Amino acid sequence: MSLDPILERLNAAQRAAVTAPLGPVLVLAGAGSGKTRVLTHRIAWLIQAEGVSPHAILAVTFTNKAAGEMRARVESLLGMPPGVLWIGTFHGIAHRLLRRHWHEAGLVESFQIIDSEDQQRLIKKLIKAQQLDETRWVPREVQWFINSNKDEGRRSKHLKAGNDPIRAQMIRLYALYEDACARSGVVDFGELLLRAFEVWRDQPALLEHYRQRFRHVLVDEFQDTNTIQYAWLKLLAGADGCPFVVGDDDQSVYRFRGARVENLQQFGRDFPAVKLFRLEQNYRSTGAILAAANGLIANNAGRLGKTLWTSGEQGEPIRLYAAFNERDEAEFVCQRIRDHVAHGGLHRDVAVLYRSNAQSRVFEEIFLAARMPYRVYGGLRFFERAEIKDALAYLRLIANRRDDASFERVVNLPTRGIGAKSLETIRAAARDAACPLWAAARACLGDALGPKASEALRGFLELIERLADEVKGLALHEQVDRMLTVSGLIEFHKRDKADRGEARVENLEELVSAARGFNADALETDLPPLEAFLAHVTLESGEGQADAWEDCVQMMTLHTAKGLEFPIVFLCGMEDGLFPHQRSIGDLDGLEEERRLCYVGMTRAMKQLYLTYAEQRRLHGIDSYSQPSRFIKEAPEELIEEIRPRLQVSRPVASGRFAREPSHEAVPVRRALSASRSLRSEPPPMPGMRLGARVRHGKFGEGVILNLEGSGPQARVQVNFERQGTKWLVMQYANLEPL
DNA sequence: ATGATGATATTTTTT
DNA sequence: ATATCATCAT
Repeated sequence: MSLDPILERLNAAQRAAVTAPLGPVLVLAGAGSGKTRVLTHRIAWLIQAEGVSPHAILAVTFTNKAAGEMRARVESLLGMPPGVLWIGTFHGIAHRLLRRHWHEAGLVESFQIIDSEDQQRLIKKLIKAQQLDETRWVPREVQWFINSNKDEGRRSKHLKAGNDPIRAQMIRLYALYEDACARSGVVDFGELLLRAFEVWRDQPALLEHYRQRFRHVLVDEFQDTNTIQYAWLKLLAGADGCPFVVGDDDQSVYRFRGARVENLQQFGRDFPAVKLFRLEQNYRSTGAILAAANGLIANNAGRLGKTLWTSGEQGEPIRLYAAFNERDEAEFVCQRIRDHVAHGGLHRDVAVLYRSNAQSRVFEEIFLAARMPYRVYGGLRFFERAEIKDALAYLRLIANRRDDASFERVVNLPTRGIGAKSLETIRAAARDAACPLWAAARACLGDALGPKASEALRGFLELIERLADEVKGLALHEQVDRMLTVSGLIEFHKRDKADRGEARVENLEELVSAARGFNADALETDLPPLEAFLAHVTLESGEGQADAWEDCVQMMTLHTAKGLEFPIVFLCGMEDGLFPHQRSIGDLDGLEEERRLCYVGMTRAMKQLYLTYAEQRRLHGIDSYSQPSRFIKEAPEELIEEIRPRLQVSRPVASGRFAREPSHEAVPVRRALSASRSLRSEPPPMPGMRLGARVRHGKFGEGVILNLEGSGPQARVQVNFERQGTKWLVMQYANLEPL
């Protein structure tokens, strides 16, 4: 058999990793170095050269998209569908295991998965039921407490409160939440992982079976694994498995959701026989872009060490644009994209990247006005829309009468006269009897509830029963369709005034299509189609793949951009406080993560990279002034070319780069004459009194100048004092001392 | 049961 | 500025 097709397109380092002898392997793969390629080729190599059965291979990713891509690439490499080979997300695979071994895992056979919104609702309910003050016990925080403990493999019974009453209450809520989930037969995302881990840990025979079966585990984006995912992998690999993990410590940007870069080092300790490979040749970016990214990331301590290089061209310098404000920033980007398109480029070559979603707004406004086609990634996904979740709640209730969250969601939707008071009665009854709401509701009929409420409730219960009965044996999409009509959901939204209602009806119809296109076999379980569909829908909340191929400017957060590449990248909002984000600045780990995020952003660019920042930005309704991001200064100065010649005035930092001669690049007339420019070219009222400068006040202490008005001694100045907050002062009397 | 009012918070996100 | 959410009045 010829192995050429597998190896011929690999460089030496990639080839070494792909053909590594069986055993633990760690591949440190820099951005754009062919990480996924190595992973997929390794799979092909195992099958074709090592004679490993596809049956024995498990490939794990974090997102459905990555899993899909990997499957497609393996298929094209092998020239056939990889068949029994398991490729999936951590959650998807855990789910599959739990479906097979629901009994051993201590679950009910028909367990359903809830997403984080459902989870939060449930927690909120628990807090209310405990009569706790919601301002002190914030559902989001309790949710975070529960999830992060699950991520670390800790159940409520493992936690000690010590002398901390707040913690004690948290633990209590965690325990209550566990009970509630068990009673409702639902499982959250973290639970999938934790259960899958526990079922192996506690059932040696089962574990042994899977160890024998999956001798070859491959993991993508290993730096994003959390504690429980890693523990699960370690269990599976055992002492003599062959885990093959690929990751990049410099691209670890999910610490906030439990990812632990340390797992990379830990891997080496846990598998002493590990073979380490580094992929440092980058095939994506120009020399200048790589050098800038390398220079930046070199500021992080404790890296595993890796320097990207390219044999390609140095390319154009990185361009830096200092905008007056966020509109100017967006207009600049817009203009540059126009130029690109005017020269025959495509809109979709261009990505506008930013730190936080809110920043997309201004760009959207400007692009809209300029008739520039764009697409914003992120935001609500299909299956997360309220009307879809309502419909799913009906389906869940049909599938599982014990699902309290779904019961609450739709018992009075469309409104049928079951108000808060009736619901409270039902809840109380459920609490007393320790039974699901459904059963409690039955018991309350005509007894605890008045005749009117009873009638309404009976209507609801019968509706569900009737639906469940009627829908049996129908094709999945007919079940969905029937439910939508009989429940009155469609009618309900049709009555809603035009705009929103119409879109919702369309979405509901889209749900029917989704059901029609759903292939239940994919899960490889004997689950009835409806249950399989519900599980699928929660686990894959639906990428907005619709118009992905239209020729649009791509807009997304830096996090979303990870794993993607674009010929032209604009990294926008490069301001201290925005990026790095204010909340990360104080803390070294946080700052380093922001830096990695910047590194990720820069290395998305293939040909051209722009960095932009706004000196003035309207944020949360107030204007604020900021320093250019420290990350700008961390990239080698000689690689960066400033686009706009700066005036001496509004330059917050007098560092070498910002003080140097204006570049010779033409300044658009419109911009040179813009109003904000002329306002800003007023001379500072006093030496050292400029925007962003630090000053000391006799009474208020130290602060930063936010705004200047007028000139001479009558000038007024706005200062943000560290202690006293923001104040307007008259220069003449303020006696400010420049620092 | 719907709509007005006011308080509050506002990184990043997958599953 | 704005979005979300709770509470209250209608």
